[in-house]
Amino acid sequence: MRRTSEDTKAAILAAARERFASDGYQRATIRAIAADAGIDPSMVMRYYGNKDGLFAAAADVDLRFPDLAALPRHTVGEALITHFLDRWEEDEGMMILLRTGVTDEAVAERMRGIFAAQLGSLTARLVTDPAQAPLRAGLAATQVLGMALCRYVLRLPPVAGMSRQEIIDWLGPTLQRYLTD
Amino acid sequence: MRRTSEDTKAAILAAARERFASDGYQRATIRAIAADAGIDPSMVMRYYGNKDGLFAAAADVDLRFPDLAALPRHTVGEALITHFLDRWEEDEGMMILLRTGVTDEAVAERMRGIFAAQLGSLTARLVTDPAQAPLRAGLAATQVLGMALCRYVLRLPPVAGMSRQEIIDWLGPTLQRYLTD
DNA sequence: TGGCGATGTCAACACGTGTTGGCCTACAGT
DNA sequence: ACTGTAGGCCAACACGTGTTGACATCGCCA
Repeated sequence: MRRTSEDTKAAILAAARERFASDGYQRATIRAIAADAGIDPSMVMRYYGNKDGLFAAAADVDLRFPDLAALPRHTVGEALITHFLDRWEEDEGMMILLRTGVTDEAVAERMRGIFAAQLGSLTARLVTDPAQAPLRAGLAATQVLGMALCRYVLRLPPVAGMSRQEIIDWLGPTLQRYLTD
Repeated sequence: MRRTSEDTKAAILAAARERFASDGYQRATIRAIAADAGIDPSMVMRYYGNKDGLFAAAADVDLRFPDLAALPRHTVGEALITHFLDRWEEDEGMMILLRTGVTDEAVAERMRGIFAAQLGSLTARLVTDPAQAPLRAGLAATQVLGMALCRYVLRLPPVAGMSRQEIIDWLGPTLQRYLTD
């Protein structure tokens, strides 16, 4: 056989992630994804059931936060933004979530879950007053997602043009304050 | 005649703004908008030409920033976030821009223009080193748009649940630093 | 060699969309 | 009372979409 089914599945998934990331859910068509993967649209249905199934597979993303509580306390802000920038640039799933979560309530719900679980549990171990943990996690989320929005999605020139180090220097203290002050 | 054409135009526009704000561009259908306005879809075409024309009319939005340079210098951060929250809650156009700009490049370009012109010119009069004005405006945009994203679009529970005063108290200093430090 | 399952293609269906043109209806002016 | 016109409706078109089922092809195994 020319290709194993796993290869094709992977090719479809890769094409899907690219399309979903750049076009969002609605404008990413099964036909376009199949064309990118070099196969017939019906193969997508065979392997992923339907468009929703394909999207679910493409949007399976993990923030992969390290344990900030293990770091020197005064460096957590910097560590958080550094990790987040890394994560954003290596994983198209981030873009998919943001692009689609804004118009699709189901994806928004998923993002709420992800941020509550991952950022929330992380701040819980960091914050002195545990009752404040969700609030502080939320504040950090606004700054960190706002940066992603302006830099990677909207591409506002001054933000897109900032160097990685500039971002860390400016946002690090902000996050530090949100998390530990 | 029962209705003047201006009335109908206004009814269509109001329905369109609501739909575009809650559904984005693609999922807001002409048929749904027309149904909300209580008229036939073809009337929309008569008055606005096509869907793009209707959207252009619905997405005509102005940030209406006051002149922060006229305020006491140490209060500009607080003033900025206060004004932005007001603006967001009274004008559906904000939601329209954010919901659609994320997937539509033309709208993103429009947002770049709006923020560069309005936030940019505002900070230019505020900042000591004029070369830093765009950077500082961009930083402020990340925090302010990130808040809008998390509170009004994604509705992350801890952020959506914050009181107006809490937001001002937390984000005011951040914006103050971005703009004037 | 013959058959079988896996991989892939093709054409088509059903549906919702933006958009169009023709028709109707009720009021204002004469 | 008659007519013109502005406001409104209806049915339909052309198109792109997700999705389906029947058919083809290739390589392994008995």
